[in-house]
Amino acid sequence: MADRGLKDRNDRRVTAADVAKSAGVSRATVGYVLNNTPGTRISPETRRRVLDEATRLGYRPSAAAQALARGRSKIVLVVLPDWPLELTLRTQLDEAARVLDEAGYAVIVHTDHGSEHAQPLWKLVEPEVVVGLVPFTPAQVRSIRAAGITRIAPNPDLRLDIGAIPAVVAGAQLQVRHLASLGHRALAFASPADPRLADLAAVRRLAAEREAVALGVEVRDARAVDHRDEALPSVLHAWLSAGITGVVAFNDDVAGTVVGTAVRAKILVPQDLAVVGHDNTPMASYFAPTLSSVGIDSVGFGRWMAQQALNLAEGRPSTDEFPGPTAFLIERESTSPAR
Amino acid sequence: MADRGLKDRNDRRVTAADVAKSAGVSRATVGYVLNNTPGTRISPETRRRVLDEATRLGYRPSAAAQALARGRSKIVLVVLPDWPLELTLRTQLDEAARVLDEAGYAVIVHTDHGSEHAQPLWKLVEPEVVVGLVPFTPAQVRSIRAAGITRIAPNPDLRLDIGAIPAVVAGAQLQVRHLASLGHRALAFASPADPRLADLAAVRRLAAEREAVALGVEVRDARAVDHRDEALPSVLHAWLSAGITGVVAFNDDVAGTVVGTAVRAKILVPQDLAVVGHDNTPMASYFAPTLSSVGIDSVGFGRWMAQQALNLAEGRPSTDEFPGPTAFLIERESTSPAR
DNA sequence: CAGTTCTGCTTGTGCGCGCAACCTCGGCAA
DNA sequence: TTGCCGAGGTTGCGCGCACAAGCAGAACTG
Repeated sequence: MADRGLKDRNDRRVTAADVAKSAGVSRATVGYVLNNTPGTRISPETRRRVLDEATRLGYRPSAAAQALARGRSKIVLVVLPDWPLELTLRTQLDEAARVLDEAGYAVIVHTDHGSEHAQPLWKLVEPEVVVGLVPFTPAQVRSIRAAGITRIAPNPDLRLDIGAIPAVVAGAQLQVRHLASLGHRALAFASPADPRLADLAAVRRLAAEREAVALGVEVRDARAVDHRDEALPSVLHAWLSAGITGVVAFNDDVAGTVVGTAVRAKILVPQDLAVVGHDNTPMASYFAPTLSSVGIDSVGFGRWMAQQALNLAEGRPSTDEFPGPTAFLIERESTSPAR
Repeated sequence: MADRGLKDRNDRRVTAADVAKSAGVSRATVGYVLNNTPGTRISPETRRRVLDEATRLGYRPSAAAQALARGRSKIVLVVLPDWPLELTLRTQLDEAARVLDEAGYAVIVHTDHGSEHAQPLWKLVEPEVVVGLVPFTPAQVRSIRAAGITRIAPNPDLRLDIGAIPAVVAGAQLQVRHLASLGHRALAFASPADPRLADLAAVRRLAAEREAVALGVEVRDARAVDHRDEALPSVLHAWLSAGITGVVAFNDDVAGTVVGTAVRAKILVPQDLAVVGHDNTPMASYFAPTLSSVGIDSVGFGRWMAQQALNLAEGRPSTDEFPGPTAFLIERESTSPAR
């Protein structure tokens, strides 16, 4: 009757054996009942007795023992790059977690800060699948493989280039296309100051430059902009002098920095300088002027990611293809046709 | 010599027994060497042989088996409320993870979305400690306890009120104090539209109202502001008509929404309406006008959180007190003395 | 030289569970 | 009566490790 029932009088945990003894059956029967093991035949009456006894005693299976005996853990580890978490990413993760959760997998999200003192997480939790939001570095792949995990996404054998992932670069292409279609011929690319984003920014920048070449426009400058940088106004003026009329911003935060600085420096947006952001954050729609931006179907990507993980976990064949580009441009006040 | 060495020819994992056999010692010796078990005396020569053999075979201990045998897992589970992750929170987590990592604990961060299909994470990974960034609900406490975890922070027995946590409400108090000290007598409280933040916003609002009473000023209105809401401009005008001259915003995002809308509606900020944000995001300093905001010492809080978790994990006594308020107000363009 | 202590190991057991293989017993056809 | 079958279980082993207890031999002790 003890309401706790959580612990034996000896402070030992309640095991399946305890339940078995208490229900007058064998340990195996308890396992069969509790796991609904297919291919076993247990009479309804026994089944009920076991279940009753289990709840009465407050039985809870040991995750460690289960993992050990089963050799699997029903965990999917999602590894994040060390980026400041944007809403887009967060939305994507939430959706992925939801889908995997429904399939009975627990999702552990983990940011790899590189310098781990403790064990890498994949050693500690023995996940069935490790999913990277960005392709793993060879060192990471080695470490994960060394932990005995073979199910890794994206497939490391493809030696995938991050610049080939639509979700990563489609936005930048769209940004350039948008400005080009408005008649802007000379552009600048604005990166964030946060060094953690430098690599990603470089990839997007490259994609933007490639797209510019394809469209016959020019990216005349690319640099990191920091809202704390006193020299930022002169950078903007230098852009104008260089004939630059459009700015491709890494994200809305950067776009806001540029636009905010411009407004303060009496540079007209979009008349003098058109700026397009990325991620379509809420801020883009309340900033003054409102910011044109690229929206990403993060829910869709999250779902796709979860599907990849599930395929891997259950040993199904999975396409190595990425879903089609599902980025779209939202035009607002910060961009207009070039004069 | 097999460079893989990861798997036996039979595809079985390499166990401590394999290493033992290969090194010509017993299984226990291998364990003692690899764990540096105190109180055991192994000759340097044997030690080296074991280590060599272990690396040669690519031995990796099974986390599940270790957890099972040891009865502990060296994992700290941090449970997040279901909030959109702000930079502040993220900074706090990163710091906490860093500290715990250094102590040899792996940190798993987990967002509790409520409707879990899979097992709650605390059942799946059997962490030693579960830390909530916000006090757990009774239901959560029950669930965690039911999973056999006794080390929980914040201490659930205190039945702690979230409104009593300095980190949560100190900012709101500071905001009110700031506006009051500038001579604003009638204020409005602006909450975010995201329903996930409703509870937290309510707590902050209450704290603001209490502080207002204490300072002899009045919070005349409190409502959620949504940047997609067409009626927002008229809300602001209504505020002005009601004599409201200062706005306490839940966070910088909300502050930006208010300020952006005001600017668009030809309401002067800060002359007609002073607005103070919360979190001191980068945006606050590039918005036009720049936003006064409350900064939180998130690194300090993260460190404190980690310390609490460590105390709990290692069974040390831990103070139930919170660290003193370490919020500070950054004054920028969006606030000025009342006329 | 018997007795004691210390060193450097080894053997054995238990952690809690999953699952293959095996048992028992009643029903039923030959 | 024997033989077979299927329902409803049970016994036993293995997962990989930690750790208590034991044990041989060397090194001291008196």
